[in-house]
Amino acid sequence: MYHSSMARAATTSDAFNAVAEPRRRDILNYLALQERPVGDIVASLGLEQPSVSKHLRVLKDVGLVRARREGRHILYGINAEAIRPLHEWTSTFERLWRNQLQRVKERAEEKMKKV
Amino acid sequence: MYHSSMARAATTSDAFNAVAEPRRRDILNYLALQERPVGDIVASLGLEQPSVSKHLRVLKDVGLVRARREGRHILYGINAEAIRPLHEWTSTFERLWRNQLQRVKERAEEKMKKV
DNA sequence: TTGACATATTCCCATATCGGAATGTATCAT
DNA sequence: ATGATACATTCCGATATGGGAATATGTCAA
Repeated sequence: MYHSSMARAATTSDAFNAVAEPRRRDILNYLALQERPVGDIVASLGLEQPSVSKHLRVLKDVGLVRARREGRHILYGINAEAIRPLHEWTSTFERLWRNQLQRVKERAEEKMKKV
Repeated sequence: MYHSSMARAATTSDAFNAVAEPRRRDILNYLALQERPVGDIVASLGLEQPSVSKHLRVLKDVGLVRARREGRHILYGINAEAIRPLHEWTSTFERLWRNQLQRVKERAEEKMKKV
């Protein structure tokens, strides 16, 4: 890149950015059930067709979905492997929220004793 | 909102958007170890102070971090609870990548038998 | 070939974004 | 009060974004 400043990491750069968009999460949720043609997504989510195509393009570029042609239709399906990095990153904080919940629980039990 | 089109969901809208920015993930990773003042983050991650303050602002607005004043310092710590929704959303796909891996494994074993 | 259908791409616009620079604000020590 | 320290905020510019509308591409059927 030749530019001294960048506005924001491109949405196409990685899975984290791709799933930041709610509609794209909706699409992934929908595709999680089953492989589907674009038209089904359009109908089910009530979005414009070009909008869906553009979101699918982003998801495909970061590897979150795979596409294959089937006659006149193009079937999109999830590539779940690409979601793992997100899962694993969030997992590194699991210990923390368990501790925090544990502390809340302990404090509650302390109060019960005092009563 | 009065506008017919929006460019993109605001970064401050939810945790998904907040963690889409790599530097904010860096900050969260750093704070996961221990509560820290802003200056430590600046020094450790090699970012400009205003930049760090702005990222912290975003993280605080979506509840990913908590701040408390300690003399001249402001200590920032993680609020791990706010990461759970991300973890849980990614978990809904766990079954899928396990299946996909299983299929890969099975295919590999098939090939071994044929040799 | 000519449509009809399914999907992708392009163009335009309003707006959100980040970084840098400058400035504001709060707290403590003297 | 003054200055030093630690952060936060504001303003700016370059750029990325998503939606809408229009258009292009690709596939099948007659």
